[in-house]
Amino acid sequence: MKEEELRQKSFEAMMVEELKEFQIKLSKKVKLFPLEREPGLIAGCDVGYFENGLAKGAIVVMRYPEFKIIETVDSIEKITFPYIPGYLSFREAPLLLKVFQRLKNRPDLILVDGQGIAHPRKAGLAVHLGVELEIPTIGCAKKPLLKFEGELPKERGSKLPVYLTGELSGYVVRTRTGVSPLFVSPGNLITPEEAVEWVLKTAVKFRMPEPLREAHRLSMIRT
DNA sequence: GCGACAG
DNA sequence: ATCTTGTCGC
Repeated sequence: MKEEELRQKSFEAMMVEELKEFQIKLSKKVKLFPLEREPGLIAGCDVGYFENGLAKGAIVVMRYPEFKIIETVDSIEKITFPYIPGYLSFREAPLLLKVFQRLKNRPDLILVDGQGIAHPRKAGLAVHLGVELEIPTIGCAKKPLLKFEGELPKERGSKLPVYLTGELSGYVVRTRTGVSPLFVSPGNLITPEEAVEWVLKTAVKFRMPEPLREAHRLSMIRT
């Protein structure tokens, strides 16, 4: 391993210890309360990566249940914080929060491409955004961060609970029959069951919920 | 110590 | 995330 890489590794190890404390404090601010109202405006957000450390944060707001896009905002910027498993929010949240500031509409619910409380310290990207914005958020990841047990039936709608030290943190959810499941957990201001409910209500045609699909598509376009 | 590890 | 070929199915 090169000199520079070793130096980078030790730098990360130092930062991680402080960021871990931040995550623990953040997780204590999470409120797993039921939604206060039926979401009429649902947003999806994602970050796409390009060369030279450039990344594009994209947010798409849709009207439910028509799934009509009423607003989109995005921004391309250079991201320097590295990807460290368990610390994704420190890489993506700053950019997404900045893009959120330019949103004219205030979503009733935000779907996030990443984990919610189904995280080693209950501090996934959806938690970070949800606590910061004080808007209900759902973590909707394509891969798990926590271990789970059991066999998930192949039918759409089937789910398995995911626990962290005995506490329910989220669910593995099949949004389409025969496709790989999503890992759903609350970010803030929503219950685990409602998180699953709204992921299934918005994933009507594909594996990913419509708002997330659109945000992902937008984030991939380099303009 | 070893393996696992969102995007 | 990105790289990377063929293949299965609507």
